[in-house]
Amino acid sequence: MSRPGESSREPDGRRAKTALFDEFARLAQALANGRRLEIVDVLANGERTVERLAAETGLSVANASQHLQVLREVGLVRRRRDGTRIYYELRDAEVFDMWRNLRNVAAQHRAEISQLAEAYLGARDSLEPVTRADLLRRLKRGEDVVLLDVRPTEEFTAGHLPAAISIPLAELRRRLRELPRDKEVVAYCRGPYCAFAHKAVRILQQAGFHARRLEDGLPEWRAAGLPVIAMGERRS
Amino acid sequence: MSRPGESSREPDGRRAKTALFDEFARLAQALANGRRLEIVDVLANGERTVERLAAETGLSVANASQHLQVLREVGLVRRRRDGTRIYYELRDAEVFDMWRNLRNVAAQHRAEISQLAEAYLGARDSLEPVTRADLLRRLKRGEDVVLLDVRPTEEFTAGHLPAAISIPLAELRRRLRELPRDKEVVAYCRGPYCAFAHKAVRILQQAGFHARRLEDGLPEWRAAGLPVIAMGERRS
DNA sequence: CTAATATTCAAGTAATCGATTAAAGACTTG
DNA sequence: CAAGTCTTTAATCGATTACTTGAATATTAG
Repeated sequence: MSRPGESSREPDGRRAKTALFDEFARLAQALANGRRLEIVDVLANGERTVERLAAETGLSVANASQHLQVLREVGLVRRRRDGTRIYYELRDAEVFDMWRNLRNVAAQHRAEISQLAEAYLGARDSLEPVTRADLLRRLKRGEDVVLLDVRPTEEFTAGHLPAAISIPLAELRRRLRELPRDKEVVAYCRGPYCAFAHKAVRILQQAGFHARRLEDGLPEWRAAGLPVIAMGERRS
Repeated sequence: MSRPGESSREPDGRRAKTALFDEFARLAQALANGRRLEIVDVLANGERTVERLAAETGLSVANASQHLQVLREVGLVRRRRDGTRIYYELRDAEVFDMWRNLRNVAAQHRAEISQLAEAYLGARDSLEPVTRADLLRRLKRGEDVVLLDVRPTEEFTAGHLPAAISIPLAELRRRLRELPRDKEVVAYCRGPYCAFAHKAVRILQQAGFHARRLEDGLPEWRAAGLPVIAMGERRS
């Protein structure tokens, strides 16, 4: 039935199985690069043009584009054209799940990760972050909490937590007076490995505010099926 | 603050972020090999010795061992020693989730996968497979269904669906008389990319039985939190 | 046509990867 | 402790692949 040279049983089955699993491996291969994972992490917050993506990740435009092609070939991202720009976004929610899954497994089992995370995000939180469940409970009870979105304005516009106010991290220092000193301020950003909220909490605490960080960011909130508010998008 | 040669803002932050995401990428890298994914897929069904794993995947023992070290270094598997053998198993349920997530995303977005899956598992199912929900509904109603586990006996012993009977695929042809002809036979094995159940259904249908395949296997059943029956394990 | 944005190409460097073989380790048993 | 079983490690080879950069090319808008 199969070619005569093969000695083991099921030679064709073996070959077919190998090909199939190699194909699965191609998907993992596309994720097996730190720069591409950074791109995925940014895209989890919404679509981006190549240029912006390049700026946010510190890559050259050409380089970012190449990485995007790798992600696109395996179906992790898709794109749409708008005039001369091209916007990329994650293919669907499952792609984000996969990234979250990957980083959770990594964080749980690898000491290196927590060290590197600490090096990047700053010393271990002086205060425990607020969990999503916590926050929901407190909001429902009507407790005095101010939710602060410290991401760039565009991202806030594209989608934010209900009742959140927007002060991009870069403007935080000079807009401190907009925040109340008698309530707790809960800051959030793009996710657990985004530095914005960490930095914001440090600034606020130094300025004497009662501030904490939400344990993770907008993408996780959305993935949990919680409501997200978007304002009229897609500037001309 | 940071070294003088760096021109861009946040030079240390960049470096730290790069290191962090590179570390995440190492985990994906460990999954980016077809042979290692085959190993993960087998281990999802329970622990295995190196020798057995090698036999089941068609690798040399040394080669299998090397792949296992790669998986172990990133924390995807762990091992225990029993006398002269070493048993490997997946670190925890999240690892299996990740593998399932990976293969789902791959299957959804890549035409290559379905072609290769068909080449390996045989022509597209003549009958739709039975879903887990379907099966549960029918069992609850007390409908006449025979659940057939076609994996090797050891795996059945280590854990199987409630009320399932065990006939390893290799013995199926000569044990056909143990199966009833007036009930539907639902066969299952290690998962959606395991060929056993596909082959079993083909054998049974040819022999005139009313047979279908469960859409996925024991690991998915267990991951769904459904009950699994284990018989006194760990032979001396 | 020009400007703006994105992709592709070519090139170079480096690095990695995977399989095999043989030797070494670890443990058990007699 | 010597022999036997199972597993890991080291060395090697071949080949391939991966990533970045800079220049050239597409694509679209105006």
